[in-house]
Amino acid sequence: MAITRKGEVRRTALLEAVVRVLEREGPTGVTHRAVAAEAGVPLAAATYYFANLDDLLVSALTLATQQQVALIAGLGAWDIPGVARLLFDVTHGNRAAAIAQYELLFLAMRRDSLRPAADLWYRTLEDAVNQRVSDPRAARVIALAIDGLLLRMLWTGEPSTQESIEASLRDILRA
Amino acid sequence: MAITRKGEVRRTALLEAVVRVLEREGPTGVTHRAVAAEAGVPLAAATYYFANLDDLLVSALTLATQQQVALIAGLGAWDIPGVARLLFDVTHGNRAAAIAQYELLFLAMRRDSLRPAADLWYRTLEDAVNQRVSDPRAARVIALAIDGLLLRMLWTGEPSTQESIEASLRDILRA
DNA sequence: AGACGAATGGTACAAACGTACCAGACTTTG
DNA sequence: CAAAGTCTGGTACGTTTGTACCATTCGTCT
Repeated sequence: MAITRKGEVRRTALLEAVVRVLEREGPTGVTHRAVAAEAGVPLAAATYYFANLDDLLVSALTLATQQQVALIAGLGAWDIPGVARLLFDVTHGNRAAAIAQYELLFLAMRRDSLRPAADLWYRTLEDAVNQRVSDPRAARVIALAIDGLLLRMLWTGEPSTQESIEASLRDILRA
Repeated sequence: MAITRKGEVRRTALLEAVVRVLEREGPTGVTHRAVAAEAGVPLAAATYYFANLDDLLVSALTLATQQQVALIAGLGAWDIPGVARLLFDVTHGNRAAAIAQYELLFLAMRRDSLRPAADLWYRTLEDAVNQRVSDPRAARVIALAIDGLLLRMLWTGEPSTQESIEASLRDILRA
């Protein structure tokens, strides 16, 4: 955590609250008041640390992306069971949070200032695959398919078991 | 078009206005007033035809999905140049609309009543690929990768030319 | 033609919103 | 320890929101 100046604690508490509100209420539920209440701080704190709502959302995405990237980068064994477990955890154990992450990423489509965060996410995924697959073009396709699989799992819930995820991954890797 | 009872015209005008507002303002911009103004009808019409905002959004997704599905199903030649042109049109010629579609689809993640619409979208894409690829497991992977590619193009803008899209598709199909 | 339900559009209102302000309490710096 | 800065939290204001209401007009049946 390093030497957090006092205010930094509140600042990140607010950013993490954004994701939780997003989980619960969706994009339209993210208001100064809702986020402040979720973080357990007075309304004025939300306006003090972030110039406006946009700033709050942009900062939340930046933080959330970094956390997600760290999660992927920190995954030691990039093998099929390991990835399957990660995917399972993300889409089933923590589904709402994963949806919130993607909703934040969608914000990036509208704002050029968020483009770097989106790029970082994609590059991380591709680099991770590249670590295991020699052919870079094949790695790119695999990364695309895994991303598609992740979304599909969020949408339809399928595949729903760790075993079937592994089967899907094996299908993808046969390229 | 069929025999549209008078009110049906306004109803669908409102639903199409939802997508346009979504394009312009994002999810938080979709209000009764904004949609009514976009459709050129008085505010009361929006509350008359749709019980509440949720109903309006849900109905808009259902209509938009059907349109998108018809677009894909109506694509005659399911070959690489044809798909590349479709992808190019969707992500570059009509980027805002495509983003709006996905934003609506994200709503489906939160509402069980929208699950059928999301399922329909996926099944359509898979069926279309199945038409050309014999192995169903391979077809599924290809559909996932194409979906991932579509999203990636919306996010990062790459690949940006019709030729590079074709190249990506060839990479995907080499499975 | 008359009747009756559907559709229209103007208006009203309480609630929630983004944002601004400010007096007081802490922290840091010299 | 005093001064300068940062942080706190309560309050206020003008706007916009979802939704309700209602008198009127239109379309469709008997």
